[in-house]
Amino acid sequence: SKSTQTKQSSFSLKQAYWENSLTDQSADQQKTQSSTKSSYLTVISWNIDGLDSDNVFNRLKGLLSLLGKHHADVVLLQELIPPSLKILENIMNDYQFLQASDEDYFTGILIRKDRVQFLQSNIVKYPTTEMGRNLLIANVSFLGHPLCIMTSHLESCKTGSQERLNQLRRVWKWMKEAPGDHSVIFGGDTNLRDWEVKKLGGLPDGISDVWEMLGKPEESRYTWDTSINDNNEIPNSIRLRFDRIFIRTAADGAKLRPESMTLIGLEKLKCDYFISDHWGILCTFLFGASEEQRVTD
Amino acid sequence: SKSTQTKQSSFSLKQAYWENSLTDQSADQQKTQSSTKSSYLTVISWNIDGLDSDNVFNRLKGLLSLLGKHHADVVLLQELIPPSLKILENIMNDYQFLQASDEDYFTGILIRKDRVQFLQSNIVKYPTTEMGRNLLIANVSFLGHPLCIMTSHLESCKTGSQERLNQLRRVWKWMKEAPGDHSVIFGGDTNLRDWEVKKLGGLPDGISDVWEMLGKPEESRYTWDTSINDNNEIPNSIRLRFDRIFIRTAADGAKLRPESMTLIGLEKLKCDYFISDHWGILCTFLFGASEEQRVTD
DNA sequence: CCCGGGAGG
DNA sequence: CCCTCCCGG
Repeated sequence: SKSTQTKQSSFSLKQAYWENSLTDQSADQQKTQSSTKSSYLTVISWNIDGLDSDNVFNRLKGLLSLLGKHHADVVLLQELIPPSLKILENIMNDYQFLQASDEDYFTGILIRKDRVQFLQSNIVKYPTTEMGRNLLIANVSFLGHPLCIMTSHLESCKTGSQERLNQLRRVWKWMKEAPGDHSVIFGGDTNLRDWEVKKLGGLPDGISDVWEMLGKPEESRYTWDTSINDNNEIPNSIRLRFDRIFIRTAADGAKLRPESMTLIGLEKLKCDYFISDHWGILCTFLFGASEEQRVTD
Repeated sequence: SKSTQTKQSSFSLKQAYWENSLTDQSADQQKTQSSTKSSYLTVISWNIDGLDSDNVFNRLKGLLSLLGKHHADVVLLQELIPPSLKILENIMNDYQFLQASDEDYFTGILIRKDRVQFLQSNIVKYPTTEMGRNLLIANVSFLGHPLCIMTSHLESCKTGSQERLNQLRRVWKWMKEAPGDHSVIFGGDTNLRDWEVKKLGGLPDGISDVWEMLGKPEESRYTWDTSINDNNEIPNSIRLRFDRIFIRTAADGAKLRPESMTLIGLEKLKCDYFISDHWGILCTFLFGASEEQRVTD
C-alpha cells in the first residue's frame, strides 16, 4: 500500500542519516569530523540541486547519509525546496533549521543543537536579483565564541555576472560590518569565475578565501566539474570553483583558522547519479593559537 | 532574351552611375561635392552589405547612383564581393580600384583617377582575425599633397570585441607610423562601441575622430540604425556609430582639416529596401590654413 | 549584424 | 548550469 511504502521510504531515509552517524568515540579519533566534545568547528556547504527532479529520493537518501556521517556543526544548503526541507527537518531533528524563504528554492542554515547555540538570524534582500536570491545570516555561539554564519546562492549563469558581483559586494559588506567580536564564515554557491573576483580588485582587506588560505589544494578546487559529474549531461569538460568559503576573523578574541577542506558527494549513487551536480565542501576550523604555537604546545 | 536583359541591366547600372554625375560646372557650386578643379578632398566610406543577397541588383544600382552623384575623390568600401566588384570596376572606369582580397567579401579603395594619383598600396594582415579581415592602405597624391588612405572592416559583433580592439590598435599603429609628410585618413566599418575606445584609453595622441572634430553632430552620429533601417528586420531600435573616419595630420606641410560629414544612403529604394544596412559617410576635407586664417583671407 | 531565449551537445 | 548554434523579435 501507499502508506506502507511511505513508511518504508521514511524509515529508509532515517536509517541513511542515523546509521552512519559517528559515535562520539569514533569521531574523537577523526579530527576532521565532529563529536560532541571536539574543539574543531566543522562546516558543510552544498548546493543540493533541488531544481533537478531526477532520482530525488535516492539523492536525498545519499545526502542524509553523508550529512549523518559527517555530522557537521553547521550545514549550509543551497537549492532547498519545500518538500526536501520538510523531510530533512523531520529526520535531522538534532539540528535547528533556518530557511531563507519558503517557496521555490532557497538556502538554509542547519545548526547542530548540541554544539552550537543559536542567537539570532537575518535575511538580507538583494534588491536587483532576478532569481529570488538573498543572503541568510545566523549569529550563533560555538564553545563560547560568537560566530556569524552566512550563506547565499548568488545569481547564476554567465549572464548573471553583473548582478552576481553586486550580490558579492553586499555579502562582503555584511561580513565586514558584523560585530567586531564575531568570527564570520560565509559559505555558499557563489557561481563565481576567478576573473570576476579579479574585476572587483580581489578580496577586500580582512576577508579571506578559505581554499586559498589552505594553499589552493588542487583536489578541492573545482566544486562543479562536468568532467566527472554527468548529472547535467553536459558533454564538454568544464570545471569551475563555484562554491566558496570566505572568512573574516574577529578583531578581538580567539582567531578562527581553517584547518582542512575536502569535497564530498563525489561518489555515484547506485542509480548511476550523483547527489548533486555540485560537490559539497566540508571544512574544519579551529579557534585560538596559530599553527606554530599549537605544534610547540 | 537573356542577352538582351543583361545588356539592359548593364545599361541601367551604367546610366545610374553616369546620369547623376555632376558636371564640373554644377559641382563648383556645391562645395561638398567634387569637381575636377575643387580643392576639397571628398571621401566616402561605406559598408555596402555584400553579404545580404536580397535585392542585389536594385541596391547596386542605388549605390552606383549615389557614387556617381557625389563623384568622391576617394571611395572606401567594405563588404565588396567579387561579382559586385566586377560590375563597379566595369562601370566606374574613371576610378582606379584596389582590393584587399578576391574571395568571400573584402574591402576596396577606389581612387578617382583625374584627381588623385596612385603611388603604392599595401595589405596588412590581422594575425588573429577569425573573419578574414585586414587593413588596406594606399599612398596617393592629391593636389601635390601626399596622402595615406586606409580602410578596414574590423571584426564584427559584440563577441568580436577583443579581436576588434587588437585590430584597432594595429590600425592606429600604422596611422602613426606613416611617413611624416603624409596626411593619413582611415575610414571604415570599425564595429566600435564607445566603451571599447574608452577601454583603450581613448584615441592615441595625434589621431582624431573626424566626427568628434566636427562637434559630434547628432545627425551624422549613427551609421547603423535599426530605428530607420529595416533591411535586417530587427524590431528593436538600436543605433551605433560603427563607421568612423580617423585622421592624422602630416607633421610638416599643409594640414588636413575636416570640413563636413554627412550620411548617405538614407533613402529607401523603390523596392522598399535600403542600399545597405549601414549608412555611408560622405566627408570633405581641406588642406592648408586654419578656419580663422581662411576666413580672413 | 542588435538582443534574448531555447535546443542540442 | 557549461557552451554554441539557431531562430525570432
